[in-house]
Amino acid sequence: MATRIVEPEAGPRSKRAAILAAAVDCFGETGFEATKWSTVAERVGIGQTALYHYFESKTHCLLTIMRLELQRSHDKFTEATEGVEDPTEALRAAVRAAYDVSDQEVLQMRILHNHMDLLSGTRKSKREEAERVEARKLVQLVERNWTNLLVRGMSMGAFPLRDAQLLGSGVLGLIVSVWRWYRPSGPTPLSEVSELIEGACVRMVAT
Amino acid sequence: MATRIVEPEAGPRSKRAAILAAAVDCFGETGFEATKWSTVAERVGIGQTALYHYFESKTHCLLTIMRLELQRSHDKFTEATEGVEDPTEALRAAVRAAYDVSDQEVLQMRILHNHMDLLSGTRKSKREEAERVEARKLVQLVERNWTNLLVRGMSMGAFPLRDAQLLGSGVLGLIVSVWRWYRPSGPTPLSEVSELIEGACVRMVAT
DNA sequence: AACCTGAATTGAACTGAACTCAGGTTGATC
DNA sequence: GATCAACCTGAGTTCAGTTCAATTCAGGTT
Repeated sequence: MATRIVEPEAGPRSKRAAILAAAVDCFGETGFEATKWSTVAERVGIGQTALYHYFESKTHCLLTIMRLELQRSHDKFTEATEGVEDPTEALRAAVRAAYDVSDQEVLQMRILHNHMDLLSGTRKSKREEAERVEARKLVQLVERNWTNLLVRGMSMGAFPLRDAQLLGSGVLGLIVSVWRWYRPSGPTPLSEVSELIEGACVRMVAT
Repeated sequence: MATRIVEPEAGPRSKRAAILAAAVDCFGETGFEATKWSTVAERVGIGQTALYHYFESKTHCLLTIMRLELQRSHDKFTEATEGVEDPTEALRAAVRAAYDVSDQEVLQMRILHNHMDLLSGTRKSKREEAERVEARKLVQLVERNWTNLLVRGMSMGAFPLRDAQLLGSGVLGLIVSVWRWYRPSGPTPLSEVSELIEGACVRMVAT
């Protein structure tokens, strides 16, 4: 049912990965609107028009980055929580997993959450729309992950009963709000953020 | 010290307010990038170029909307909390105030938080940069409002001691994360959201 | 009433970045 | 070493945002 998009298998001299990496850097540092599509081409070392061999548009590239990051987040959540039966421990593990990211992934998170609104409206071109739909599915999956975690905790009596959906999006909102301001070069280390948010989440859902 | 920008005093036939209102509708519903500047002009009933009599650019208009919304938020916070000496009650009042908004203000919130990243980098044109700087100042003011509330609660023994700045941006992040998904036409009434988040915030900062 | 001023407006032209097109190059494979 | 798809390019198109010179309009002055 989770129809994962087939990644175009990379021909040996494909620059797709290099383009994605360069785009993540540019979009993450400078912002999507502010970075010229041609700058990404330059950084990869190809002409601007070559980009269109790999991506239908600048936006198609952005949506691809977003989908990949969502896939990663979802996988990480699953990996971190599976087999942890105590709900509170599962919640803690999920939060820690959310902040166990590389600098590159921080950028991807920033890009993702700065352009969530793109996922609302339908896109005109085929491949853009495919990525958008897939990304939306993943968003819902991630939301369900968190909601289910809370539902399980509530039914097991570990968390008091509340609107799990609403509380879930609250927890998720709290966690991702960090990507708005966090900078690897900033004064606050991510480990500190992780600890504080972990505690906050636990208190939020507990008594 | 808080150098509030002097609103250009409205000549009797100024369309500035009408443009702002139309822009909030368009930017809020369709998204800033997706709405054509000329559409805003149409909705107001003037030619596109007339817009430039009031705003230096499409972005200048956006930044103005953002600043106005920040000013409103700040005022509302102050009004809701001043004179409330019990920290928990002040926190509750602040959260309730944050969600005591009209449908128009929901749109403005959405616009504001979808384009926070604009406030990071400097702008080229004068008036855009003026709005940006002012908006940034207001963001810091709002953050300080929440941090101070927590600091006061901690020093009074109402909240356990924690990194107030980090926790403050957490609380704020949780509160504004709602504007990402909330729709007045949606299934969840804002009052319900307000209650759940109010409780969550209190638990987050308390024991 | 004739005149003046500045705010408000406009149509036509400009700009620049995203994108298209019609072909050319490369290199893995047979 | 011929083939063919993957890969790439320069020249040109498009289109939304923007500029500009010129015009209208409303309210006040003489």
